[in-house]
This record gives sequence, structure tokens and C-alpha cells, in this order.
Amino acid sequence: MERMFLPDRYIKGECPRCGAADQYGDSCEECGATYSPAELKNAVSVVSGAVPVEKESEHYFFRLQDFEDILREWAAAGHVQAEVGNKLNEWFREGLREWDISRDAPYFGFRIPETEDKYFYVWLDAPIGYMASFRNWCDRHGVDFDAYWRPDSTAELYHFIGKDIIYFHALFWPAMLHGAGFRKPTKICAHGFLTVNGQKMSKSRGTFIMARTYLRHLNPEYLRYYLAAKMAGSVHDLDLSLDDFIQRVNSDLVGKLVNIASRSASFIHKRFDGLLAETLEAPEMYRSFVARGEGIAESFEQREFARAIREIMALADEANQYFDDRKPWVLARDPETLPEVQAICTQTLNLFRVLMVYVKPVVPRVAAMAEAFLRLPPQDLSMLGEPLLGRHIDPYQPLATRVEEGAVDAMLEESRETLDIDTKPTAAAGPLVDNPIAERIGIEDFAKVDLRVARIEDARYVEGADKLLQLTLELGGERRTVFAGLRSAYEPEQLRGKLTVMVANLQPRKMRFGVSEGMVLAAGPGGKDLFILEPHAGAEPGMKVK
RNA sequence: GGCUACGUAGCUCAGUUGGUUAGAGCAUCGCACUCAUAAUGCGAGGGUCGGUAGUUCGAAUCUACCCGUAGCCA
Repeated sequence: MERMFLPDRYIKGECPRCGAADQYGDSCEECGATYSPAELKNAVSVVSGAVPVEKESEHYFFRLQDFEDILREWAAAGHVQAEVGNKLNEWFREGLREWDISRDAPYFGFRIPETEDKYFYVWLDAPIGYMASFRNWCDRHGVDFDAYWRPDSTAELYHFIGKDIIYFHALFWPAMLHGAGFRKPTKICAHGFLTVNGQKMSKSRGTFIMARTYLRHLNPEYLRYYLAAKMAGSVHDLDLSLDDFIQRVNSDLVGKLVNIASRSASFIHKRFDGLLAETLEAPEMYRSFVARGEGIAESFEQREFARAIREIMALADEANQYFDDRKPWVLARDPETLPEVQAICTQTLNLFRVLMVYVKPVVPRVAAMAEAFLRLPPQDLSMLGEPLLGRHIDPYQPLATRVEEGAVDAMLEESRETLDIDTKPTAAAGPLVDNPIAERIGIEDFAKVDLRVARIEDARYVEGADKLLQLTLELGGERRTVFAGLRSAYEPEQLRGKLTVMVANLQPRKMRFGVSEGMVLAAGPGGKDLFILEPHAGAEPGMKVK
């Protein structure tokens, strides 16, 4: 018995309609019926296997229906995509209902003030977290929070979300904001799910790829480019087709785009000491490239990224065609025509510079490298009126390289390995359920924590503090004072002389009783159940724990 | 079950309010070029636009039904 209110998904039993076994408390995966957990036959708790008992509990509700008019008006005014608007209309037709915003303990998140055991439902406080983060940023940067959030603010506010949480962002959130006297979002931009090789991400297939795993094997700019090339302003799912990904990156980014600079810069270097010509070979073509900027920017603004990429790549084709047509490698053989080579390559590099400004939002690192290569400050659309003439550029260094052979396979292999551990069955109850294992981190994150063996030279009560003990820790040549919340579990004399482990590089923290210069490590839920770590015999104060 | 999307060339996708022989990129094949990270250019083949019925002078585009895929249902 775990004495907790069970969320719908924590109850399993037989479907009241079709009798299918092993169904969750909210709906049947076999016949699709939806029902309340109380209707489930032969229900048991997923956590302990115990038979649930029905209990009454007071709940708090948000009167969503009071906001129907304001929501209809807001949704109709272009703040959501068309498909999302359809969905909202469906919900309006069904009639808005009160939203249950409380959950009984044990729950995570924020306790509802003036209650003992009620917590806010996570989707009530999650979006408020966006505001809280921004508020924190405003405080640190001296920015006026209200200028962004008051009802008449002219700031633009966008939410980029997955389609599975449209409900919370397009229905409850604007209502909450309105009710609380804040402005509503400019637009909710929902995108579809990411599939890999046309299927849901799968741990066993190795296609459950974590961003960190990807980064260990592949350049992030590749993925940015690939996704941008497929992403439109709609909620369609996106497929990361890995073969297509490799081909696309290699041919578009490397073969097409970056190659423009590579093939032209070599002449500027070998023949003209890195100096660009004084005039463009085809100024009208340059102007037409620049003129396309407005349309491309518009596509980006509309979040029609795929369209923007198509337009940019069409221009890259034109640049390659131009270069091919002029054949500078032929002209370079004859001293008579050599000056034309400089003009042609100058032209080509200018076209390249325009393209780099256009793709900058998608591949910022490549664009930054291109700026460095052209000896330019950070570029934007407004600077393109003036072509680059009569100035030096650096020797060309590869701005992007082809996807390394085997990198994708290695990434899949690693994904398979790392996730094997996660898929092992976990206990139905116990510390892992109470306190699930945190997000995976890399070794570099762990290395930031400097753990040291320390000897507890002295431990004493702290006057006026009923939870703290003041520890004097010796770590091989340095003494630290640490206030530790151990009083409920330890008497000072139990600790004196013992070895333990402390976080030695923790930012010192000023407390009412003095400055605490680190933390000692202890396990347990609290109260009497606290257990400090103690190394095996042989460890010496100051030794690094790793 | 209800609802929302989606189903266009081998692959990934465009196709704006229905209008001339349905497009692009990649892949494939042929030719050219050799400046460039074997990158580029020219050209070719390849689709009864999921299926059926309908509206219309005309449908990938509108309607109905069916099949398939994904998701949502507080």
C-alpha cells in the first residue's frame, strides 16, 4: 500500500466495454473507449499491485468556460495555425468545461497555498515557468518585465511547441493569462513529431537519439539545416530519414553551397594574393540576388523554413551555373584573360556572401566562419547593398565537410547501448519511484563537481538552528566550515573524527549563522533517515573522488 | 468510437483562390568539365497525384464513402 491518489495512468484493469485486459485507467487501447478509472474492472495499482480504494478528495477548478468568448476571439485572430484553429473549434463545439487544476500529494511541483496536501497540476504551473524564467532574466539584465507582459505590450510573444501540448498552450494558457491580467501570445507555433526513418523513435532500433548523443557524432548545423529544409509552418510530423539526411547535407550544404566559395576562392588566392577585383563582373546579377532577400526573410518570418531553404538553394544553383558558364579555369591559362578571372571570382564570392547572410539563421556557425574568411564583421540583410570589392580575404578553409562515413551508424549504435540500461525493468516502488533518476549528463558535467575526502574535525550544535550542525572539515591542508542539515539524524559526537565526502568547489553560501563553504554528501529521505557517506579505510583527506 | 491531419516520381518533399503536356532536390542513366572537399554544368528516364463514385466545360486541388498512417479526446 502506498497511500496515494493514483493518476489515471497508474491504474490498470479490464476495459469496461470490451473487456480487454491490462488497460489504463483513462482509455482502452484495444477498442478506443474512454472512461473514468472507477469504471475499470478488476483494477489494480501499477505502483504496488494493490487494489485501489475510492476516496473523496477536494479539488480546485479553473472555470475555463468563462473564457470562451475571449478564446474564440483570440483563436480567430490568427494567433494559431489553421489546423490548430480547427481543433479549438472542435473543443468549443463540445463545450468548455472546468479544468481540474489540483492534484493530491504525493505529487511534484508547487503546493497550493493554504492547503496541506494539494498541488497544482503540472500544466498549470509549467507555462508560468516561462514567465518566471523571463522575470529572472529581466532582473539580472535590468529589463522591464511588464513592458513585455502587460496587456497592451507591443512585444511579440511566440510559443514553439509540439502538437501534443496544443491543448495546454492554445486553450488554458491564453485563458490564464487573460484572467491574470497579462497579454496573450502573438502566436502559438505547433510542430509535429520527429520520426526517425519514417517510424516512431525506437530504443531497440537505436533511433531513440538523444541530442547529446547526436552531438558526439555529428555537427549540429547539419541537423539544423536538414530540419529547416523540411519544416513548414504546419503541424506535420517531420521525418529524419538518415540516408536522406546524409545525402541532403552532403549535396546541398557541402557540394552546392560551400563549394561556391571553395572553387572561386582558390583563384583569388593563387593568382591575386587574396585580393578581390575592383568591380563586379555581373552587377545586375548581384542586385537580383540581393533583391531576393526580402522574400526569403518573409518566408522565415512566416516560419516557412522549407520554402526559404528552397529559394536559397535555387540561388546557389544559379551561382554555380554562373561560375560554370564563365569557365575561369580556362581563362586563367591565358595572361590576356587573367583579369577576367579575378572579376568572375569576385562576383562569385559576392554571391556567396549574400547566400551566407540568407542561411545564417539556419547555420550560424558556417555563416560565422564565412564572415571570418571574408574578413567581415557579423553580417545582416541591411549590409548587402555594398558588394565586397578591392579588399583582401583569407585563404579558404572548409566551412563544412561531408558527413563522415560511419558517423550515423556509430550514433545509432551508441543510442542502442546507452538506452539498454534505461529499458531494464525498475522496481514498482522504492527510491526510484519516489525520486526518479535525473536526466542523463555527460562526463564533462560530472567533472565539474569536485568531490573530496574530508575529515570531520569538529561537529557542534548551532544555536537557534534546529536542523543544522556546524562541521569543521579538514581536507588535507585546508579547513572548511560547513552547515549541514544533519541534526535530525546525528549527534555531533557521532561525527567527530569520521571521514566523509564533500563538494569542495561549491559556491560558498551565506547563512544566518555564518558562511557555509561546501556540502557533505548524505543519502536518505530525511528526518532520522539520513546517512552520510564514509570512504573505505585508506582514504586520506583531500583525495579527489572520481 | 468521435475528431484533426496526412497519403503526389525509388527517397524526401513543393504544388498558392480547381485551368494549358503534374514540379523540385536527392538517387539512377548518358554527356561535358576538371576551378572546387569526386564537388559542378547540360540532358534523359521515372508518377492512372491512396481507391471508388460524384460536382464541373475542366479536379492532385471541391464533395461523399472506403483503405492506410500519425495524433488528440481535459
